[in-house]
Amino acid sequence: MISITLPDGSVREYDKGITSMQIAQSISEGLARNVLAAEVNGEVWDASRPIEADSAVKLLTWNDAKGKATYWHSSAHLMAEALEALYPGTKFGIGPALETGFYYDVDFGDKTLSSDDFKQIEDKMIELAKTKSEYIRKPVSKADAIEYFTEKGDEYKLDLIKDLPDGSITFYTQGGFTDLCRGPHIPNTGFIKAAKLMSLAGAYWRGDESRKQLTRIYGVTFPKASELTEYLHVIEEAKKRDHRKLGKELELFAFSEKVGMGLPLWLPKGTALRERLTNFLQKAQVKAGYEQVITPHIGHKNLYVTSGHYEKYGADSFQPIKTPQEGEEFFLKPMNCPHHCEIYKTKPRSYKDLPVRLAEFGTVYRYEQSGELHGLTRVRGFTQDDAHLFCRPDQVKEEFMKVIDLVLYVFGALGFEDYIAQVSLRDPNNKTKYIGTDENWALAETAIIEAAAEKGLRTVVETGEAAFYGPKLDFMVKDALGRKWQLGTIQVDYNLPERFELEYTGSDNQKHRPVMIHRAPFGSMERFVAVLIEHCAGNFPLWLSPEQFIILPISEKYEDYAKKLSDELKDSDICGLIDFRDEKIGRKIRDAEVKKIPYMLIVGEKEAAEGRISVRKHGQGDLGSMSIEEFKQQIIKEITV
RNA sequence: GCCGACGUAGCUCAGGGGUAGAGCACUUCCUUGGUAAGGAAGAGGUCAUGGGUUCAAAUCCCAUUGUUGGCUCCA
Repeated sequence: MISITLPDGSVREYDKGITSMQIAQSISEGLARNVLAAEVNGEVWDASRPIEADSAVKLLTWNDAKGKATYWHSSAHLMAEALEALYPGTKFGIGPALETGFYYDVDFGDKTLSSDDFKQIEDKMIELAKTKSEYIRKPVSKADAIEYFTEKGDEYKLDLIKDLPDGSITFYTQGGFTDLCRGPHIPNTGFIKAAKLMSLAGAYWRGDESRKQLTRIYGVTFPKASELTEYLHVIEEAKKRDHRKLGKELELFAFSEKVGMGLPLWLPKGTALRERLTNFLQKAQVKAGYEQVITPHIGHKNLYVTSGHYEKYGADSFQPIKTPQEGEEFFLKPMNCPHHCEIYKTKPRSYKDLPVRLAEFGTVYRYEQSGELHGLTRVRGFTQDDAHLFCRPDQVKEEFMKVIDLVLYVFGALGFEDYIAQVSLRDPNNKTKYIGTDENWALAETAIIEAAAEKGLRTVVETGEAAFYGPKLDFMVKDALGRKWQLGTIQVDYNLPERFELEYTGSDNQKHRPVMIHRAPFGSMERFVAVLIEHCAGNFPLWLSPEQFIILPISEKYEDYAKKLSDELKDSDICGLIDFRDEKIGRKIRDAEVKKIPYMLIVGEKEAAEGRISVRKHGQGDLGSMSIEEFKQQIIKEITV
């Protein structure tokens, strides 16, 4: 007998060699029907795999992320089976599960697949799924594995096997399809009821440009057809929120082929929005002890030679700006820190002066690879809400906490709740990649971890993801389509103080090196606005709305009253416009709703006579009549939440 | 940067070797209307750019450019 510990802490006794599926059956028949796999001592296993010793077992269903991952990985095998049936001779690379769905990299030889073929493949998958073929695990020797795929002529699998140690290789077979696979898999294909192929893309074998390009087929499957329908609906909704679409519709920003790719043009409404964000943060920063600075858009080559960026990025940047002076070169600034270091150096600093906090909404230019550009989230010219904190090593933690407070304040004010903080640490096995002393790294890394913990952040720790110059804490959010973006960032830097020979005089009257912290709560105005647009689907909070109200006169007879009203609101710093068009009120309302203007103020005979307004709120409808004063109060209340 | 798809009116898109199409937006006129589209007329396009094939190219081919889905990269 062996003891099986379940997640609720209960312990049950079973015969040696029991499977997770049998355990599930012993609990309830309903559970057994839903078990996809099981986590045995922290490792995901097939539900049919015998357990030989005392273990902790967690049964995985569709409700577990790991259950879903197993399900989608098995779906990739099912798709491969369908592809092999439809296109004999297809060779297979790898087919992992994704956060949602899966892909398989395949080589069709001369055949090119198009999305027109998707339906046929989906149908074949469902046809094969209905056979309820079990996924059968079989350990094989390396020699046998090589023999099998040599005979099959699949060089990709052979390439994979080459790197695997003998004795750890397993095959999985379902129906007529056998694949090299570590597993685990769901019990049988019958769990897959709905399949949809999403897109095609080229992907190099093992991500290596010099190797052959395979066709990557993305797909998603579900245990119920209704879930697929729902998923597709969610995708449609997400597309409606895409900041590129809304940015155009709401006239926030634009791109021009003539100006150049990745160089956004901020239209008047987008600029209004962005400036409100800027003012908001600037105010918070002044309160937090920051000093605002301004530095030029270009810098002398020597500045970047000193900072080290010239050597590292010079060749891949925008190329130097020449001057009539022979040999003189300037660069568009790719970052603000070198300039700020020079500001720090404008006078001697005492330990009593630290921390020095220099903030700048600094526009920087980076030559991002053309294929990487994406709406406002990835551009070549953007403005960082940058600041550099120069502090003593013993101040790092406190400064970090303050920056986290600022970031949380910003996120809170804008309604971002779904984000995670990623702590990026040094790879302890490869310290030569990094600069700075062990002592300082230890100090900074514990400072970040402690600060994040004390602030109660939901964090993931990534070892080896630190920058070469210091550890960092990044705030990540997801966009409407589930793509992850880094917004705010806080980075410790030992490199630049060294390179710029920054100093302060300590209480011991000796020269010391300050630590630098880079931080940007928004990250960049461009990316932040993009994510904000998607986050609120273009329905900005009132205080950010480019147009807070629109006055809709019932007919032209009330235009004078509308103008008077507009002036009065503008005097109270509430901004908006008047719809003077010769249209009926229904039409004006509809257009204002489509433009997502928060308040519609309807004025006609009644309102003009009584000196009141009829207020309609975007997305909510008629709020009834109120005095101008009442409306102003309501607006002010809403803005100062 | 690499691979694929796409680029037709301000916007969303249809069409497709032989006078360039729709809806919305725009202009003018009628209408002065009370909570999500009033009516009529009009204007608007080197069909991304440059080459090639053809009697004839927006349409087929090539290159360039931009957008886009991925890959790779990211101070």
